[in-house]
Amino acid sequence: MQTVRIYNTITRKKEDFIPINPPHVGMYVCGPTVYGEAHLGHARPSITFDILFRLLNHIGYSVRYVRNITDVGHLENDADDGEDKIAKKARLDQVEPMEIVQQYTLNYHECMRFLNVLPPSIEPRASGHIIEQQEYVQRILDAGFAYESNGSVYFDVEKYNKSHNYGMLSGRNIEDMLSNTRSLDGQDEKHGPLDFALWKKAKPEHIMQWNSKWSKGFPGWHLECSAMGEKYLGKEFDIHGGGMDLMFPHHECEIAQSTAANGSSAVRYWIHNNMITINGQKMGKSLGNFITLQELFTGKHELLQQAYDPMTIRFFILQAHYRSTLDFSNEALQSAEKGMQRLFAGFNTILELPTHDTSTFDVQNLKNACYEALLDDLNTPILISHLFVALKSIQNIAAGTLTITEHDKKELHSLFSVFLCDLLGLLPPEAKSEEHTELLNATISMLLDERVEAKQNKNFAKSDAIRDKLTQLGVRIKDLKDGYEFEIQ
RNA sequence: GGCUCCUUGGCCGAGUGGUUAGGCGCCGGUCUGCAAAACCGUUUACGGCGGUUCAAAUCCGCCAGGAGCCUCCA
Repeated sequence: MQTVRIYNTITRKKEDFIPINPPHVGMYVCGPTVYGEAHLGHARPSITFDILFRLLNHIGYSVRYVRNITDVGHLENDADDGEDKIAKKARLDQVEPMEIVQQYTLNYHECMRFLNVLPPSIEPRASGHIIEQQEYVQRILDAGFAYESNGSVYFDVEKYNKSHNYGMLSGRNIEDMLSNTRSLDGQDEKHGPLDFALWKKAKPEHIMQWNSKWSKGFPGWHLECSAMGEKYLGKEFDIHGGGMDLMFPHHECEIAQSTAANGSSAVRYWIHNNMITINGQKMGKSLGNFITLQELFTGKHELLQQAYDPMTIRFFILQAHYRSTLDFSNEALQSAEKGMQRLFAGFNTILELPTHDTSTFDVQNLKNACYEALLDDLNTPILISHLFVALKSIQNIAAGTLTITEHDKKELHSLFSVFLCDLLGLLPPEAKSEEHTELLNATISMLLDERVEAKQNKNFAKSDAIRDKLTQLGVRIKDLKDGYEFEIQ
């Protein structure tokens, strides 16, 4: 089996990926909090870990991929009177919290399907695992790393840090953090300012609350991932992923929780994708500078010059390495759109290439380079650059300056199919013609036949009028040596 | 303020010591009645200053600018 090298946040190095129980791989990725529409930022981790999921399966692993839906809103702020985000949205819209959850879960799923993100093996919800989370809290209490205070249960960070290292993932140390904590209201329940809630007592008016031995309340912010990760992947599993913004405190707390409960930090490889920025600034819900995926698909947003196909978004994201920030702009998206179209056009011409007895084009070498790129910490931009170089060769073969054997031709076609479609998960532009009736195609052909005739009669006024009108209507005309092709946009 | 990270040509974006990354754009060409599309070719680079080295975009130091996290966030 080929070896994947992956950057592990916890060691800050690229490491060979060695699973605990090959060929099985357990992978947990933090999914969305469903209290708003999926935006461009959500597409990044989904696509990044979709690539990893596809790659690991492709090279022979059997991956159980767990991606949660957070449907118990975390509190909007740390103070006692903080409101649950989902509950707040429900109150504003005057609906049940679960209606909010349902609406945005469906929206997220739909966007993921458009982006050709494979569904995970298991998609657990926090609200469906309250019991598991309560049991997890109890285990941390039993281990002595948590305390009950006024119906809530908190994790004792300072005590934990005496025997373990709180901050090992994010590279912080507790003294720095203690000297930097801001004083917030409603912290008197906590013994220390860094302590975080495992179970939180709810006020009577709080909509989402469950019975527990401590109080009627709801689980703490970081608990669901620890509880659900363990339930479906075991006490120790291979990969945990998510956005970089979750590194602290979310993932740090997860490590502390599982170490307190089980004595081990649960996760072998921590993988974090970087942010998508807009004008150099993080795109985020709380900053209000985000563009939803639906808006991108339809072009309905003041910053968008046009609608973008989901595959364009996917290609755009894959043209940057997942650990780099990626800056949004219309120009970048349009350049991605055009490049991807050329790549697929090249893919289509492979089958039509003339063959020879010998190849002057090294398919095997290309294949190795493609694998090398992807296996080296998911370097999709390098992989794509190899495909573009291959595209040039395809065109040279078509032009006769390079030759290829029948066997290599098939190899080349399968290479494009594997890397472009199966691994990068890009789908060819849809055959739009199916959406249109034959009648429409026949009608356009008739007009274009008219135009050919007009051109032959040197009636250019008429031929240009037909061309301009059809172009205006969204028919892209390609004049060929003998005849024409057209495409309905 | 603390921790982490970034600064590459018109734009996007790879690259960790020595060989053209790649895409888009621009420009030139082929094709065309003219265009468009397509194809061919071409161009500009490593924030600043110093150091290590035969050799640095790549390592080290300082400076400047920017970002993320430190409150929920992908």
